[in-house]
Amino acid sequence: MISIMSHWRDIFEGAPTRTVAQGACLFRREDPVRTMYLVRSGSIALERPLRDGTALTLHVATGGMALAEASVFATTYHCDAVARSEAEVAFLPRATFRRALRACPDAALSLIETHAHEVQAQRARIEILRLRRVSDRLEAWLDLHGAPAPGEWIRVADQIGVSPPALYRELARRRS
Amino acid sequence: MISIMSHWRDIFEGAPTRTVAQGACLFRREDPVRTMYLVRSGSIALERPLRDGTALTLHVATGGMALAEASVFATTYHCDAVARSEAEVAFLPRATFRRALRACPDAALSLIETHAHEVQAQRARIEILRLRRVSDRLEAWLDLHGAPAPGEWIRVADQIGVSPPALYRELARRRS
DNA sequence: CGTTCTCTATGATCTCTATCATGTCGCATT
DNA sequence: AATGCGACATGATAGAGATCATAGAGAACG
Repeated sequence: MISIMSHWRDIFEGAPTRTVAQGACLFRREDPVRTMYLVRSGSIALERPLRDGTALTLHVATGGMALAEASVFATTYHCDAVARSEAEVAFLPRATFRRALRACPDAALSLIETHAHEVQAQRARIEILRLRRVSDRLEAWLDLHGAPAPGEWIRVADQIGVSPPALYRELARRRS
Repeated sequence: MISIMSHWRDIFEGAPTRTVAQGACLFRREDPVRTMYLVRSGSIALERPLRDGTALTLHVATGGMALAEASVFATTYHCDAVARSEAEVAFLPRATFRRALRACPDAALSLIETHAHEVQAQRARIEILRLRRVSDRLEAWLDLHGAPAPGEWIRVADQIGVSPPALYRELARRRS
């Protein structure tokens, strides 16, 4: 059963699932890590509370995404996991997950691949966010991703860290 | 020899090295991938040229870092690798590297760990860069990393995407 | 001991973008 | 048809930070 796996997600095949109500907490910062989670449906946010009372939303995992991949190795979680919407998550003892990765090179390689693409995409995003002007950010984003589907512009604005009005103004500027 | 490896970096042990002169190019976008590189010394930048003539610097790899980790799986490179300073790089056929990862679960797991930490750190960086005010960015950075060593503030300014004057002004504001 | 470098620091100006306000359009729901 | 919602669009204003300029403090070096 283990030997035929080719993708790390298959490790969760047959794993039990749990439902998390909107706003509920799956784990908290500094809880000991014993379990790996895979989001099946809904969305779960990783939040890092700051001293000033606000919180950084480090990630929002949705269907098919693993949660807190660094926790494969950490002894405790470094942020809170809060359901943004009602969510279903598959869970597995961490030792089981780790054993599967060791036993199945294909699964391990696929996880490496997933991470590598993530790293690459994030690096690009970081560099775009470091640009000062809206026009530069949009230019870079379009160059990397191509034109978005209609109805997606507002998501682009979010991705490149720009207010929707600023983006639409820049788009208008480009048309003339 | 393969069986005693515990870290992916060990795969490059005994690999031949090459010297890259400052400004020289190790590979270019769309070159076919056949080789994996590990930077031994100096620094190599991954640059993605844009249509408007500028270039995004996606990453600057220095001693001990792998270059273009996504290339383990890609058929062609997606950016240029240019030496920022004279650099020494170890190189290995990609097939050899991949074979070693398959043969040695510890090496594969260590690569997963390296990537996972990178992903985590980058996510935090992205969220900091999405904050609008210097004070918020600094606050978040300090909360995650703690106070930097003296002489490092200017590097913080770079990391959080803020000009040095703006950072020093914010620091002055906090002292009063 | 002077030179040169980098980091730290602060002032003045000017550009850019967030924000607020307002309005249109298309689409789904009722 | 009426209602509501989300994306698209643009004007006016105020505020924040980039940029340019300038300068002191400390380390490295011959």
